[in-house]
Amino acid sequence: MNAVHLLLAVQLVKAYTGNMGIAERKERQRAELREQILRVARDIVVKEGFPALSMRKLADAVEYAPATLYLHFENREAIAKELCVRGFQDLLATLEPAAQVEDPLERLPKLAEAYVRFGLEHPETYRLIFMEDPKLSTALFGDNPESAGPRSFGVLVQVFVNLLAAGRLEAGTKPEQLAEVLWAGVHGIVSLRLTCTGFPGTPAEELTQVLVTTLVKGLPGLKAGRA
Amino acid sequence: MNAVHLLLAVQLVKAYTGNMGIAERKERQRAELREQILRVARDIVVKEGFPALSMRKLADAVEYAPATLYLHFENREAIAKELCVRGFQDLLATLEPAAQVEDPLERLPKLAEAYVRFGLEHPETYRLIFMEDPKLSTALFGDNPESAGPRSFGVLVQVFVNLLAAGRLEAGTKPEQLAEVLWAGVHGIVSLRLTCTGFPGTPAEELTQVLVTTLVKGLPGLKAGRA
DNA sequence: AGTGGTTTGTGAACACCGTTCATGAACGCC
DNA sequence: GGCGTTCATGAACGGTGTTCACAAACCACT
Repeated sequence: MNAVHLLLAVQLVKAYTGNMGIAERKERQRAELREQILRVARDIVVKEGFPALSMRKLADAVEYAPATLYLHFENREAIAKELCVRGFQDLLATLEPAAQVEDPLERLPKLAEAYVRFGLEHPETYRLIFMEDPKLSTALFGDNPESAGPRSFGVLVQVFVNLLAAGRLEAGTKPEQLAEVLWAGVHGIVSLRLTCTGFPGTPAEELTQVLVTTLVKGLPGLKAGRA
Repeated sequence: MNAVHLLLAVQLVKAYTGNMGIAERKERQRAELREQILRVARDIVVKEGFPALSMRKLADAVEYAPATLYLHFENREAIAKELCVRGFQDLLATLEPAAQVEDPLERLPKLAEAYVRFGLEHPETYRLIFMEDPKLSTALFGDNPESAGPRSFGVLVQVFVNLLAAGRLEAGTKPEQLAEVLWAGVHGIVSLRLTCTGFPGTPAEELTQVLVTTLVKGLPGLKAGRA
């Protein structure tokens, strides 16, 4: 915060003296380098996984000394956090089209499919967000409710809110609980695929479909009584 | 394998010469030290998490030089793998009582509850098995089908096999798929709890119940038609 | 009892890692 | 041109996993 305030103060002074072009350029360059660092870091993570992202390798890739990175980020974790935030925004963006579907019962499978697809298409990003460091994942939900984390969860909740509002669900049903169950299901499918790569199992897309239809309709043709 | 063969050869020779007490003691001591290393390693992992398990700290704790550890394990990962195997055996043991329940529809919630309980009661063990290194998790399922990994999954499959055999499920239903969905669900619940610690949500036990009843009966009071 | 060979243990080193800090260079302002 | 701020860095610190030459302990055999 100190640095930001200082920069703002400098800008204001420059504006007052009628000479702010240089300060603007400097801040722009600073922001550009920060962005470049994040771009390269993302590339490394996507290609080799988060554990392979070392400050020295990253510094080499952006052609600066390792110490320079610390002028733009507090530490390695701060870089990871930023990548997490952006990764989660990508996930939310992937969910967005499916979230537009009007009928909640049609929306549900589309959302699940989109979620799982994102996880499988961006495994290292997904791992970074949900499976690397609890500190990273926790941070994505702890802060303001307008960030991608809570908003994504909200998209899931909305499905059941809509169903409930339309009188299509039993009164008293808690939409958040069902959303959490759904989330656990799709997250489970993705994360098991990403970790137990050797496990045979059915294709993730098919499994997602089975998950959704079972959650909606229950076990196929179930006879409750004893056999 | 070489070392083992050598030891066997030595034992045989000793037996032939009528003097195998010493070789026995040596092997026993060797196995004891190996076991002690694993015990201490487990303690560290359970208390401080797998990332905190360093070879030097472990060597200090067992009062040997770091290099000595490499006489008993190929590397750090080999220790982790062994801890994984044993952790999974514990998980299977936790599932065992629930697996004994005769009625599959009663068994299902018990299994789910036991699974989730294990994950929450042994978070670092669960993390080690399923969330640290893909190589570790993969190894647990890749090898022989009698290991704890496939056997645990088999316990889940059995629920649906029994239902199907009793004619209580629609013919053509694939038990493995349903088991996988169930597994994804409970794993999702546990792993989200362990990573997104900040997320509020309903208690895991309640959520597990909702998951199971929804999977069995479908969405409560669902009206399929448009509102 | 002494000797030789095997097993067991280790200190030191290598190549990394994240991070810090004093030093130096570049830059914009006066 | 001189000065103060900003930017960049080399070198260092303490940590990591791992290897390897070397030493010590041990057991078997003469």
